[in-house]
Amino acid sequence: MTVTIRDVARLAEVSIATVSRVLNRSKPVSPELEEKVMKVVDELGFNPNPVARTLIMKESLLIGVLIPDVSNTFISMFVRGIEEELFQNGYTALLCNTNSDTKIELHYLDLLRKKYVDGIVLLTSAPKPEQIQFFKKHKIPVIFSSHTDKDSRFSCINIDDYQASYDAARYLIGLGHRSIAFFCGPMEYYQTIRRFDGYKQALADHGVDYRAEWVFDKDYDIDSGYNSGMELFAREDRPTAICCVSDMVAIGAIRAAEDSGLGVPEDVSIMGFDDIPIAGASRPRITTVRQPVYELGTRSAQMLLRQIRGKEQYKREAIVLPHEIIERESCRALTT
Amino acid sequence: MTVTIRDVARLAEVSIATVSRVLNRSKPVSPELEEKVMKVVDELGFNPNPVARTLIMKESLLIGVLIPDVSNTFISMFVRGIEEELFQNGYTALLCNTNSDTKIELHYLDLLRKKYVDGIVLLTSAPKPEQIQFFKKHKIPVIFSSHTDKDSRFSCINIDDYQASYDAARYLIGLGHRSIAFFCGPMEYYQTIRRFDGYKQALADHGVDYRAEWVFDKDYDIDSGYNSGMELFAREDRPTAICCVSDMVAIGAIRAAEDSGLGVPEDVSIMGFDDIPIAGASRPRITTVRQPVYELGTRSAQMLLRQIRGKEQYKREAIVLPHEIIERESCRALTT
DNA sequence: CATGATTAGGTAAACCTTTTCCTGTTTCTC
DNA sequence: GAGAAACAGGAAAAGGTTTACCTAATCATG
Repeated sequence: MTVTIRDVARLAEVSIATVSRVLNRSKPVSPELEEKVMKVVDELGFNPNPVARTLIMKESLLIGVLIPDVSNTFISMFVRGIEEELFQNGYTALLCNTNSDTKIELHYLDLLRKKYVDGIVLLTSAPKPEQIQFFKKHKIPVIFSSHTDKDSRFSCINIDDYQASYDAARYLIGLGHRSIAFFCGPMEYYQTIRRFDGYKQALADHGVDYRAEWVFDKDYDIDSGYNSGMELFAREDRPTAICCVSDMVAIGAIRAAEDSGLGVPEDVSIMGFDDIPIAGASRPRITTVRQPVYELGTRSAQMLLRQIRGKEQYKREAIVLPHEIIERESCRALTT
Repeated sequence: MTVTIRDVARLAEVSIATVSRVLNRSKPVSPELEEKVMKVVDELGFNPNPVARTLIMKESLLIGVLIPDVSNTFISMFVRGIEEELFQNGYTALLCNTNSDTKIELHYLDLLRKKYVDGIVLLTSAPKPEQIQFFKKHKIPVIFSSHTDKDSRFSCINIDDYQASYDAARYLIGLGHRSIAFFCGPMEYYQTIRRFDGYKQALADHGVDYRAEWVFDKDYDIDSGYNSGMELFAREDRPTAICCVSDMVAIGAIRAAEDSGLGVPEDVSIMGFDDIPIAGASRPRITTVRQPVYELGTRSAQMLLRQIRGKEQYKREAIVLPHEIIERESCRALTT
């Protein structure tokens, strides 16, 4: 049925070793034999069985991609970046949605290892001891894409969440805002914490009061933004601006503002985060902190590939990609 | 380093065949030996190497997922549905972005086959002869999720694009609109054609004029909707409503309307398609045709799994999931 | 009690490669 | 021209499993 190296060897009247050598250029073969082999290879349309290859070489051309949830636009753009780069290099992505559940993450990690994936890109809510443990034990190349694990031995890539959030808050302060709420994600998330810290520091550095009752830690999606917004806008004492942890949250918050009879940015300025495509097309266009998410993906893959190819002499890399404030329409200057 | 079946056999003082039998229950083994084997398995934490297993059994617990582009929200939700179902059943998804490029599709198809994937979910812009050829040649279980290939032998799942588009147009007609534009995708896409046909038929059935200059075939994204909108709204002769081929196109079109000084739905009614989360949160909330996309994903996976397990006696299935018009704010009744 | 059927468990082939090790020939060097 | 070195190419092992095939023992049946 399927044509094997054996068939090629037989028809080309050489040993299977020679066929393998021709195909992999692993050892010189005389021009005559090489030609003979290649002719038969072409005729039969022979392709080495990658599974057999994996078994012996312990490399699968497979990369595990662990993410909380592809259906999140930000993440799916990230994945797209990874996949693009992998495809260019002959690798394929094994997609694993974890919901940031440690149990599932570990389950997948183990599965990936057994499938001999050549490397793993890990996007997780927080660095977890079990994961660190796993990668210390099994020397599988890995890129952490969620957090800068400063004292860790593993490579990582991300933006400076702290600074980005700091910049967002400072931007609002620069616009004259002195009462700024923060719609963030769950506090167990590393990113949430970093961004929260940046926000608080920006307030502190500029003499703006921090108010705990203006911090809402729900999730990164539209509904969370909406619910936080409805809750906040129902109060007498409202801030003039809101820093959101994602564009989706911002969209929900804007929606809530409208449903509460408030205009954006006239009555409240709302700041997003991520800069997903919708941010530039929604009404109002969302002022946001842009993350180079696609590039985050491609670069992750590049780093991982470097690590896989470099093997022993590969040195840990920690890359921080620049963020950028994109001024649009959802935030206005306060003219008091 | 890694513990193999050989190690287990040696420590349990049985043959490797017996170990395999205990683990796979492929042949009865006496209780004493079974216990002995299981004890060693637990002690060593032995896990059969799935690659070796794949090589011999020609099954990998891997499913290829071919899609145009994950970063499209609709698609990423679909993928999520698939992955969820696969995970429940111990399978993992191999993600392949094709950009609907036949070359890349074929490349991936061949790659997946060589990796012994147990099945493939195929989301493509149109059924292509090369694909049909491929699946006729290699008997790999497959679910076509893009089109109802009526006379084909392959299973498929989707909504009724024709009817859905028909219903959308009719809905607008029911609202009193008599001049309805159509913002669709490339005409090589099967879905585009189906929906275009539905739109035209609805017009015809209700005595509404069809105007070729009101059909814009660009793409499924925001920019396409925006560009089509800007082009259309610049004209003197404008329709009172637009049927869009996706919510993203609708968002772009709404944006264009605003940038052209037109209100939605006061001046133009704009209808979406898909009902992605953003549709219910944007301004105005988008009236749209809901596709049960997540379910499309889970059901695809279920069908595929059935096919994989059923093997020979599996019968082709063609499932059509219901669509639904979700009335929101972007379309208004015309009171003449 | 003898014969045939059933059963547990072992041996080794098979899956399809890559690569080590070996052999026989050619080339180089003094 | 002899010995060493270099080289091409083949045989076979290795990678880790499953399973076909075989053997020996147990069981049932007439």
